[in-house]
Amino acid sequence: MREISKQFDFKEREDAIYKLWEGSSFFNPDNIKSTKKYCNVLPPPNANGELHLGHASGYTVMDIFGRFERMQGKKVLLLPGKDHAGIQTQVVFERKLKAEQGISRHEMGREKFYQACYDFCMDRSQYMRAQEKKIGISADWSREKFTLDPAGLKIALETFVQMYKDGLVYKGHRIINWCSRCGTALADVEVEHKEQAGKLYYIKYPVKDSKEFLTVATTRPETMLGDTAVAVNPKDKRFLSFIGQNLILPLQNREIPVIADRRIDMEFGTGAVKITPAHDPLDWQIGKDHKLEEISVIDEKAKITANGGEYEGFDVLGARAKIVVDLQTLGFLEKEESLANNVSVCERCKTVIEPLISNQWFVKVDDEKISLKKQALELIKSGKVEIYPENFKKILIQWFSNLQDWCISRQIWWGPQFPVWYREKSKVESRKSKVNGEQEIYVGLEKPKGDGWVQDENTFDTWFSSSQWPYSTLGYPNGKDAKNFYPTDAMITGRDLLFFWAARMLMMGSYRTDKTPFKNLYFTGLVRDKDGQKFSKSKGNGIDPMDIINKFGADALRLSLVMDIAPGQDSRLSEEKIEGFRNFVTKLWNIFRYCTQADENFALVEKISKKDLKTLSDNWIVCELEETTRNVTEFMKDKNISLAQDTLRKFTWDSFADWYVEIHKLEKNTKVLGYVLDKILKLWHPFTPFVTEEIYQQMFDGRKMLMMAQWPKNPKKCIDTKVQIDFADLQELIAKIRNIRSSYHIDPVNLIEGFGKKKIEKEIIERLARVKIETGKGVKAKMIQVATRKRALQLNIAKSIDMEKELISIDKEIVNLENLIAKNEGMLKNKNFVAGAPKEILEATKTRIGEYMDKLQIQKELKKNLKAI
RNA sequence: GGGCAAUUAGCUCAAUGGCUAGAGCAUCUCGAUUACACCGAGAGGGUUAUAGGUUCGAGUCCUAUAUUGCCCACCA
Repeated sequence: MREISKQFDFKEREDAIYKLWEGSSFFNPDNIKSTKKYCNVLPPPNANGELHLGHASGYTVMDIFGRFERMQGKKVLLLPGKDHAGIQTQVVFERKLKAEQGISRHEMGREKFYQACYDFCMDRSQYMRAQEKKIGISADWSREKFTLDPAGLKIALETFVQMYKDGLVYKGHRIINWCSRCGTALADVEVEHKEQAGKLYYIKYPVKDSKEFLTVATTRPETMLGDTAVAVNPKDKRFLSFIGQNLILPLQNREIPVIADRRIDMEFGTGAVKITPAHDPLDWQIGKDHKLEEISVIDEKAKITANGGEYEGFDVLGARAKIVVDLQTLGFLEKEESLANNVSVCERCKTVIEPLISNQWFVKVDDEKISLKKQALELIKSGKVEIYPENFKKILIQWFSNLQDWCISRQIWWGPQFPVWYREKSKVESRKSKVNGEQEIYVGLEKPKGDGWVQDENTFDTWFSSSQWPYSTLGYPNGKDAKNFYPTDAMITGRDLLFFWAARMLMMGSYRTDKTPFKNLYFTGLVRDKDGQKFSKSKGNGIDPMDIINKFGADALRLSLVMDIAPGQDSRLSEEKIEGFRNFVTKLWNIFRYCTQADENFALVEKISKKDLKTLSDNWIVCELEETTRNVTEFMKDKNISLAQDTLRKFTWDSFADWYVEIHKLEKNTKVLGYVLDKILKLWHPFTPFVTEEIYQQMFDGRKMLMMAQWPKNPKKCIDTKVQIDFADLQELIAKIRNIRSSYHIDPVNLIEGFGKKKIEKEIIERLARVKIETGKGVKAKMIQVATRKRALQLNIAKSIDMEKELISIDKEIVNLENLIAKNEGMLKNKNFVAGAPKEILEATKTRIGEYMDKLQIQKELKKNLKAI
């Protein structure tokens, strides 16, 4: 007999098992013979750090579905990759440069910086790849991609060129979000809003040729340097006489008009708003509509420009302080009020955003001819993409409906440059080139022929390329993978990337390929700590998934990340929880250990026939197995991992380990044991691939691989209700005896002698309830009766019975049953119920009443007998 | 300001409109039993946030309310 340790030695075995899978080459779908396919292009993590629990959680879900589909006999492609993650990587790498070499990127120079950043990403990718393997993900590493790989990048840039031709991208002088630290424009979605205690300043603007003032309220007095109007609501009676008059802008001594605009809130501040078109998004809109001048007074370093007169060179906060003092000195400051207001900050570095006017590239999301947002909405509304959880549909629909043009140009160095070239108009003219003001512009993948062309220095928003990930990785349109696997089957991503990524993949996929990029869109929630806090480095509450794997094993980690969890809902993770799942893995291991020790001929059994089922227990466990298989398969198809696992766990631990295995010690039907374990291993494999594969390897001495085994067939007609009811009756009897044992504190040495009726599973009851049964008849003194619908015993317990206690408990049960019967009979008396309820429910109700009646009868008899003693 | 969720046992969470609302952890009691003490047996613990409604039937659907969390937004 082989020696098997008491626990699965995951530390020793996980890497070896992974190598076995990898070496089998079945991660690569080309090596699987099948006509059915499943493809999940995995979301690329940012290649600038390490894996965190969020990644681990997503990967676990992806791998569970991937393995499930592979066991359905499909060619499964899980395509891994990494994202260059533009701004984030640049921020991380700049910090690293500063810390390690004490230099800035400017000191390094653009080209050198780019190369160093690239090397850094490659290094991190390698590290992260090793971590991904630790989690057990069955991805095809031979196809691994990086967003800057030339082939994929070419596809992404082609899309840009095509969009340019279609008029869906344009370069425009518009107000954008500017991060002065990163030195780049940002998309709206990359801006975070934080509530902050601020001040509202009331400033008096004198009316020209008058002694009157118009008071405006602002949180940013420094922007007044660029004011070109004051606006009031046309319905606001207080200001009717001011409209059309001119004001003298304090400090700048410029004349500015009072204009009327519906968008002004009469309730807020004084009802009069200073308009700074160059530094506020709404003001910019109003400025456009009223054809106001745009005066930039804040530059890209967040300093006051020459337009700011004597304040030139001050930073924003410095200028604000000085302006407030100056206004006060000159008597223009009416008052200050405290105010909680929203401050916009850079999503990546948390620097305050300066809205300013800049020349940037934009994606037109709602063009008349080709509306990207309408196309995406169509995918969602038509159900071409199924969304899990379903309510995220609503969120997406609402977001798309309000979507503004998307700024895609960044002034950072790390990322692909725009495929756009300019040259002075005076030089040679080309037919292909469009003339744009003083410059010629050429948009195309290659630098045009001729001299003097200079490439646009802008780099792409990282989401521009990653939003094309599902097809750029597959070599769209002509690549073999694109033809085989596109549209992909699944996209599984964190709900925090809903807008950044998921929404944009729908837009870009629909535009470029005319298809949905994926048929199913599944969101995971955030993993939080046991107190519900977000994991973060600054809080120091981070859990490294690798530490967990070392301590509890990858299977335990996987279970703890997906069990008891609903899609899109945040979840909490604690060590205690993981420990619980580690215990389950040990349980699974020990079931295997028992099997091999119980019978030296033990083997996993693929199929059995009815003849092999000898006893009630055999029939019952196979019945349960079939029901479990059917339910688990259905749950998996519904993408309900949590319920699938819950169902499986109940079957494995409660039904199989606690009942069937115990009974097997007596009945020894090893064939059934081998049959059920075989199925348990297969059903668990997607969730806990390591331990199940290890058991399978040991059972087959390496001749077969569980990863490639067939998922157990979903039986059509699988439930034998009679068997299930009968076994449940036996369980009930045993439970009742156990209950008595517990309440009378009967020592296990002091077995209860029971006098049983015939046809009772004597040995099973003796073993599981720890009683000694003598078949006989007659009720003796001190006897207590236990009975179920089908079985009855009299127990001759050593201690005297607490009559009162027994009677109370029986009476309680009688009342309970009577209530239930009354309730169910009430239902049957209700004409509406009889007319309205489906047949099965009606039948079930009737059956239930019968059961309750039987039980009631038993209780009444017990009571009678008890009193007779 | 708008939207989305959540609210179920001490804690973390399940539950297809239909069986006496279930698990795990924690608590209490018992147990060295020829797989597992990372185990087994038993027990206690619930007005499913509140108030209405729809329905033969509601934890589940609808409407309010409360609390919490998240997202979006141009309150200067």
